[in-house]
Amino acid sequence: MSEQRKLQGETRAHIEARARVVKALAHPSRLFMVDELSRGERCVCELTEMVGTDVSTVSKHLAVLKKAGVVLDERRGQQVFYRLRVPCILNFFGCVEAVLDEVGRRELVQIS
Amino acid sequence: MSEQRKLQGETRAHIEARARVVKALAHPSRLFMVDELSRGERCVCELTEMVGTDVSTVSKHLAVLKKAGVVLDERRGQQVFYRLRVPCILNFFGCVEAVLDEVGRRELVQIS
DNA sequence: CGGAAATTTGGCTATATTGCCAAGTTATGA
DNA sequence: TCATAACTTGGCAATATAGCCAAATTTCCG
Repeated sequence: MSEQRKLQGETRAHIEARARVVKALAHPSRLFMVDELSRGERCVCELTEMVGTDVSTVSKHLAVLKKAGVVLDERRGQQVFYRLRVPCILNFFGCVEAVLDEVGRRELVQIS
Repeated sequence: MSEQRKLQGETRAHIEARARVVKALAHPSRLFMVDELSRGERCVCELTEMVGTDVSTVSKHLAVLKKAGVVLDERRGQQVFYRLRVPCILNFFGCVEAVLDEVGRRELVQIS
């Protein structure tokens, strides 16, 4: 009578909430910005300079991160500073790196 | 003369590699399957039953995870079993949960 | 061999994401 | 108040994703 877990109801709602956060991180520019923000707050203009795309694009990426609860913003004068809401993003990256290491090792043997 | 880090060259390549992995996880069904696989290997039929969509859809999701290096597959008879390539995905989730906790706390105050 | 079970792949439509430009906002300061 | 700097938002075209059905593939077994 062990019930099999299914992607339904509460489980589904919870998983979808998780997915929303992960999705917010699933873009090179956003990942880069989060990594940069892990070193301290940055204003939009700094991030824009680093990312190298249009300010409007950066602003929209930041809005995605903000909506997902990954970053917080604070206006100070003409500038808006963003910072991470939660600091553990680095651990998060640690695991991603582990995957990349494995993938790299595999590719030494066979390029699939 | 402190060089500002930019999303270019090697940095860009590395960040894009990371993003590919994160992207692979950025879907409710795939996140659910990874979570399930953290408990042990499962065949496609089991995952299909749990996820509740068409087998072909589940198969494609698994192909995405495989291509990103998150899972490994092994055929045994008529079935194909998938398992995590790297075990640390759980830590990964830990951080996502932390974000969700923050978001939840915020939403108690104001629904943005 | 011939059929059934388990998976993968092709193909297609619907939907979501990106990124740029242009236009609108907010704050500073002459 | 006006001009300017720093951001955000609207809108649009190009591209990427998701999920379903139908058609292969791969194994097992009688």
